[in-house]
Amino acid sequence: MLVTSELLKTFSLFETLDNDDLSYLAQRSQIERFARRAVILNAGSQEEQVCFLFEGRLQGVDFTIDGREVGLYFVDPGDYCGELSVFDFGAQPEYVIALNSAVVVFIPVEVLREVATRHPAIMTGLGYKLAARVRQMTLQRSLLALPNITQRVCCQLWMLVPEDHKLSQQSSEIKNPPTHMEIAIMLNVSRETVTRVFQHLQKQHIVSRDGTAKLLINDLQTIKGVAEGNQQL
Amino acid sequence: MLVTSELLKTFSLFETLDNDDLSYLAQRSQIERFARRAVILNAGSQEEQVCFLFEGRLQGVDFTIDGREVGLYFVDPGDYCGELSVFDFGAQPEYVIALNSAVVVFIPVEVLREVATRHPAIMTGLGYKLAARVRQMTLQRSLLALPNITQRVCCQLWMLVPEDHKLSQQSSEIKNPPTHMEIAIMLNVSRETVTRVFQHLQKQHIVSRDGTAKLLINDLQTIKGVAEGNQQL
DNA sequence: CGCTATGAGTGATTTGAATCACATTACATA
DNA sequence: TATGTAATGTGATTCAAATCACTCATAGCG
Repeated sequence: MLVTSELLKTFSLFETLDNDDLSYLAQRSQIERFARRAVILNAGSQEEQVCFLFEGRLQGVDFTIDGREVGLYFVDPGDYCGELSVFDFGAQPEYVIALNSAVVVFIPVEVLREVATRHPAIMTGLGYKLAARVRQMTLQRSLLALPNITQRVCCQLWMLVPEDHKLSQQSSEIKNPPTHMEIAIMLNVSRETVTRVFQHLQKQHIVSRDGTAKLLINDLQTIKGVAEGNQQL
Repeated sequence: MLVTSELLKTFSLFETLDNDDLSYLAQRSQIERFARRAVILNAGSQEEQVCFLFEGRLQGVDFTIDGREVGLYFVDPGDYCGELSVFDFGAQPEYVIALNSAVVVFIPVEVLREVATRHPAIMTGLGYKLAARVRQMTLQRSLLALPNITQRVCCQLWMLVPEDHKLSQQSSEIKNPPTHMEIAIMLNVSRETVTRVFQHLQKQHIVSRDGTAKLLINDLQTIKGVAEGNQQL
């Protein structure tokens, strides 16, 4: 499949680029579909590619010395990952895995770096993203210090709710929700514990399942309340 | 106290700057001494200053919604913090606190940004640092997933050992070591648990105290071995 | 020099999540 | 539609760290 300028234009990082540069990038990029569970970026290797997500959901994961899985972040469509090497020429520190069938665009890091050199706005955008990543990791780290596991799960759910639903909506849904295991490794808890929390939330009709691909949040306010510690369950 | 070009030159970020730029920076900077426990950067506020550490040790800390302290990172002399706003103009996400009497140089963020615009090497250096920060946070996150607390503490100790002692030396020391509490919040464990691990390490003469300001690591290899999971205690 | 505060050390007790060991359900596809 | 696999659900048990409630040590300071 071919990468088109139009496709690249859907990524906000490139919204300031003119058509020449877009097609320059497009010609040097590659689009690929990955199956659920596929490894998209490998830890430790010089990946030399930045990965732009068009469809699906990815998860950055690491492993402890003793082989335990660690969830680092989720990647949603429109976002990208593997951009560290643009800045420090280093190896990819963590694995990135497709949580479900995903379509990604790979842009070679030296091409991106070159375009960024010509366009300060791109460099600024990459810097902005990196800063956002640090902020996001800081937030996720604070989450892990919460002694109450239900609160931790609700925080994570809240973070998965689309931004435009967080205000004003009283219900929402999470498309392609992570499995209990995938949530568990983000929160440093066991898979069973996540299941038990979900049981609890479902019994109180705060959330409900709609097949595998959708998680309905029936009571956004309660999720928010618990996440912020203003409410117990 | 006055900031001199010579002082700024000690920071590797500025090693490529000529004297004119150094004194330009120096004139607009401020040097300050802080007592132990002093707050150097405030969370939530537009600090508008990047903080370069000359002497002492700092800790980035955050708080959970329920007021629990969270340790994010340590800052050693020659390093700096509060640089996120250079990239995204946002507020400082976490507190930075002096763990002991510390001397820091404050450079206003707009001055640094301006100099970085003129000198790509500075911008590159800042990007490099940000990338390093992400890598460091990823590592610290993996640490938290270790089920064995002794291993977690040894990992943290290992990270505090000066780089040039990690190879070839069989013993080392950590100057101005963090208190048990400060280590505890980095590792998501209670202060008492850290104390008990230290008791254990001291009984086996793997580490020992030399006053408040120095922690001797008598057996670096064991610390490394436990940290990497090749050795139990 | 004693006073105070902070950090460190320690035992007893509680607790809540991990682990284990399954059963059940849902889904993909042969 | 049957079959295999991944995901979820659940109870029983274990266990290790949190918590509590202290004491002790040390440093800084008036």
